[in-house]
Amino acid sequence: MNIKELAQHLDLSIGTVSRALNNKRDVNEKTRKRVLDAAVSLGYSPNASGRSLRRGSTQTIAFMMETGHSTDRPGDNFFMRVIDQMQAALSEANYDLVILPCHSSMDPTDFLKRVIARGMADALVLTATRHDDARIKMLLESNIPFLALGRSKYADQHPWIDLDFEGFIDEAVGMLHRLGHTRIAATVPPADSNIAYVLREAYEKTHRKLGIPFDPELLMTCELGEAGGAAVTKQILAMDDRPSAVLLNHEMMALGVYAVLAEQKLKAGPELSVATFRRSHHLRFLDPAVTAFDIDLEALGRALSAETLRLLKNETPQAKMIWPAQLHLTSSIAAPYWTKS
Amino acid sequence: MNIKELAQHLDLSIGTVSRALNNKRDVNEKTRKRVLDAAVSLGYSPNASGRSLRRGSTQTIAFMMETGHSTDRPGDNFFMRVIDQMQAALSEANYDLVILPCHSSMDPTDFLKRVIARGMADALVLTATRHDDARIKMLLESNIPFLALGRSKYADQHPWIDLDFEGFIDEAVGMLHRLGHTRIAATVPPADSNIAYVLREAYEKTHRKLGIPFDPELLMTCELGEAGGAAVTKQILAMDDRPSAVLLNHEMMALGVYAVLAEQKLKAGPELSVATFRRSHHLRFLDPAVTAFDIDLEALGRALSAETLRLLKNETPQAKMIWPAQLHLTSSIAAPYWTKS
DNA sequence: GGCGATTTCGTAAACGTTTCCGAAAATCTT
DNA sequence: AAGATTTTCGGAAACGTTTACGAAATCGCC
Repeated sequence: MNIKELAQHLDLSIGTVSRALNNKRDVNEKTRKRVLDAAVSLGYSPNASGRSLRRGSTQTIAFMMETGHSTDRPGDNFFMRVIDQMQAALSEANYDLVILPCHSSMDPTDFLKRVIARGMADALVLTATRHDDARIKMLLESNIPFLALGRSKYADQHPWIDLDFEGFIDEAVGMLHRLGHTRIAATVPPADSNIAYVLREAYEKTHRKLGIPFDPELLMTCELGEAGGAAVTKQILAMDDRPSAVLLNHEMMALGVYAVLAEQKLKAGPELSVATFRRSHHLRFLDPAVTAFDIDLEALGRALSAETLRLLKNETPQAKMIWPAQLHLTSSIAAPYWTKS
Repeated sequence: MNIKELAQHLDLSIGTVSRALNNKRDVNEKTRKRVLDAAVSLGYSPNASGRSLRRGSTQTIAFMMETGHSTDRPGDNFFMRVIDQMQAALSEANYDLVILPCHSSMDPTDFLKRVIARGMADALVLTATRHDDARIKMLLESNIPFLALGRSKYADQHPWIDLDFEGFIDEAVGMLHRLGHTRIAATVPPADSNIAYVLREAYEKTHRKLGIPFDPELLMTCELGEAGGAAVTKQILAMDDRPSAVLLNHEMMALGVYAVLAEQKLKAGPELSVATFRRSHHLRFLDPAVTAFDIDLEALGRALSAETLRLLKNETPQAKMIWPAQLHLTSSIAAPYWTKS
């Protein structure tokens, strides 16, 4: 069923049918209704290739996702929650959202180059940004609109939305400092992700601001998930001058932390204050509930799609937005045990 | 950069350039080399819309993924591991893999209808099949090739690959039975998924086969993830005639099970034997290690892509394949405590 | 060197749309 | 009622490819 058949069925020219479907004004309202009715009853949808060839745009947004080991992160899938809302919002604006998985064996920059050359999308959404991100460097020289979920060293040159890691570190360290903590560990993801960069910067800056001695040993690189949390906790408990608090950049680490503490008959709180970045309902059975920062992922998805649509309309200024996180304080943070004695 | 510019740059006709790029035979090898070299050096990739309009095929496989609450499952993302390998394999065959997210607010069948009408892909891969799956019913009446990751009541009419839930139930129940267990609980996911259907069938069949009394109360519907595991364990521990073993259909439940057992100063083993379907390295810090079935997700991804390519070549017969799972036995399964007394 | 067979290339049509342009029909104006 | 305006529609070109077809060039053979 193409537009030609539809036109023949209606005894109209294909030009008129097309204008009727696209809400152009030089078509009689009665015939427009006839056309629209026939289109739905015959299940007609314009062929994507034909349309985009003629229009020069695909009405498609591509969400690039690097798969492979880095994706094998435990926890509810962060991206899926975001994508869910993006798809809903974009489809209302008559855009399609497609996720393009990029296998770890191929160069992400080449992958994107091909996507652009083939004209597969009108705009791109990037994730898992590095501090020095070759993809972004390349995209800045192309002229396809793109939006990054995450910053980079080129952050002032492109639109982005990023989570408030600074706020997390700042608020958590500030609160712990007021409670009397002086040695606060913080986990940092491995590799060259921009998140690691931001966390390090924020950690050092906050310490300087509050006048807490900065010990680089307390910035502990560790993998995500329960296993990472378990490993880092064992490491902490074995330290000579052991920290009295730990900040987790990934929520599922809390499971590992609590598990290792339980082995030692310990609980989060005075023995070791624990806070994690993103609150997740998968942690709701932990006792005590863990101090965490709430992030509205659904709203984030909507913001991303709204910004993408703005980008396509060439509206300025471009977003450079820190997405807020809200603190939920619990007894997993407490004054260090020695103050109680 | 389109084929016209490329042809002008080479002082050739676009027809010759196209034939050179597509490995047609009536083109001189020297000019073919010239063309290919120029294409890579100028970064030319044929426009997807133009090509698929002319060819009538998009060289694209669509992987449909329903997002929303059901996707908000904890654990490493099952699909991402599979997709990772699919993308790698398909790209070698010069196919693109795109993931189409479908928001929970829209009807999946209508969503697919539109995808087909617009000609967005040459073949579809379905996931999260229901027993009575309206999408499959519709697709059977269309003529687009599709492959289901999961069975349905229409399983004999379409190609599918599914995990070996029957083997899981059969082996686990069999082994527990030999150890002396007579009341074995098994979790079943909520909603109308075909997995729930298969698990129930297998559970009942195995019990009948072994002559163990079948108690429907032991088929416990519960949500995925740690929380589901915690809830079901509390439920089990509170039962009058409490089961001595529990089979988990989702690996991350084990975390909740172990956590609740630890609260009662219990461990998996004699007090409650625990086995879970899919082994995950996110569970590797559990003590004792949990009995689980290993599934090679990477190979599964490759099998899915291979089968999809077969489908496109119209090769028969179509796959109807139970994907094997391999048992890893640990001390989380033991003879029930009363036999030790 | 001439003729047929083969190799190599250019031309043009086609895929399904959208959109520009002009013609026909309807409506309005005086 | 006739001219001017507006509304409504059909025709045709264009988007970037691929491919069928035929023409030109090269080759082989006597």
